[in-house]
Amino acid sequence: MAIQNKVSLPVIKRLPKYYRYLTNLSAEGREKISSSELAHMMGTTASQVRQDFNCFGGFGQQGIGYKVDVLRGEIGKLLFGDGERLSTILIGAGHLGSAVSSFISRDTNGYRLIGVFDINPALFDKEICGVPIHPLHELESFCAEYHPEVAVLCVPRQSAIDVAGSLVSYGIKGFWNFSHYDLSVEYPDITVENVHLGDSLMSLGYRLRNQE
Amino acid sequence: MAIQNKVSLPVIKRLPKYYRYLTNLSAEGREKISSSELAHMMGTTASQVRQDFNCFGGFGQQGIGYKVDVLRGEIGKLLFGDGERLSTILIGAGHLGSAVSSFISRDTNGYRLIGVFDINPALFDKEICGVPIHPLHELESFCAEYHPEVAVLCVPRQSAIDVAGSLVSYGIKGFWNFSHYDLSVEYPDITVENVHLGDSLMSLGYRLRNQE
DNA sequence: TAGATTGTTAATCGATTAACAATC
DNA sequence: TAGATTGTTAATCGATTAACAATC
Repeated sequence: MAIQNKVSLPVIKRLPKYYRYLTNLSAEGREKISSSELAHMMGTTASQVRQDFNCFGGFGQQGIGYKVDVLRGEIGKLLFGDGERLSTILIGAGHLGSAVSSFISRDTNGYRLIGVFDINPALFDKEICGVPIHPLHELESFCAEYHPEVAVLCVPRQSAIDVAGSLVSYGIKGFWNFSHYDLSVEYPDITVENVHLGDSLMSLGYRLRNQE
Repeated sequence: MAIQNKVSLPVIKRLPKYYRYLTNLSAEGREKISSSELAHMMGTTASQVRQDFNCFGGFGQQGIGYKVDVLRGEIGKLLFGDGERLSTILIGAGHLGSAVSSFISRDTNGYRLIGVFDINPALFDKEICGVPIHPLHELESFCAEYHPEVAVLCVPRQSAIDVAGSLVSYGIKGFWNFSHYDLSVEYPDITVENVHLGDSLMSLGYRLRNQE
């Protein structure tokens, strides 16, 4: 459907939150919900809820509201497609990488961790989330064999620069990027989701220091 | 200055990125830079750069450009105030908490980690970033004695719900929140910075599955 | 039918971009 | 002075909110 091409990033970023709330409601046995109640719970407006859902077509019933399970199912299809997981490699098995690996492996997020890479020889016989840690120099042959779709970068900026170009040439389609390397400037055609923890902390600091 | 009250969240979120790029430029010995060159490096527009800086007053020289060190200094003052660090506690010393603790402790982010809390007795004699891990039930007396300003939540949703209200009553002013608990709905007056890693992964998945 | 609530269009708001006068 | 580039105002764009007709 070409419909989805028009969906704006703010809407896309809200989908997981809708999905979470609907999952909670479903677990509580709730069958129906109105846009205004859902909005109130989530701290947004009924208008926005309806506008968001209508990017994808009508998920509700006029006069009635939304069926929790139907709505959750529809958003689930948007987020997870047919349920096929995205095969994913993790670059960098330090503290952050190992914390992040559990999100990649969590079966509710739509990813499958198939390889972990690091340069630290002390890690080579260990594993993370049941996946063995390989030396970084095996990356090329690994990608040639398994064709991972997504790479998660938990390495410093310089290592990210070194490895990102290779990964793109190996056919990686998306990055979950924790490094400070600005991938999207160099590779505008690749889908990148940045999580810059230091930046996030600093902007919190600004708000705390400069409030009222 | 009341000026800063008007600064919008999108601008605030960009400040750390400006600061990083200016730090890099400064390290390379670069003395001056124009809005258009900085914008090009960062993947934004010269208009936005100038508009952003002018929220805070003129940091540049007409006809010349911006002095890298001056600009970096001004943005640093915005982000870090007088340099006094924000005293911070970490709730949850699991994988994520321990990864995140290094960002809190990193001396360039403007925070000082003064306490870590967990419910797991196996952790009680250990420490994180040089800070001992306390049992969660000591939280109240600790806050009464040390008055931390910021709390970092690296616990599951339910634990976050349990602990957030207490922390607010103990005088916490800001949260760096990794849990799925939506603090800002319950405590609208508290400054919250959310990092929802699962949501971030899911929205990346949407974009990968629905592109073109 | 009357009440409720969606789907959808219109109005508003805010953020980004463009333009240009000021000035180094 | 001429060229460059900021500071700042105006125009555009896009996202949010409000309004209301459709309909259950």
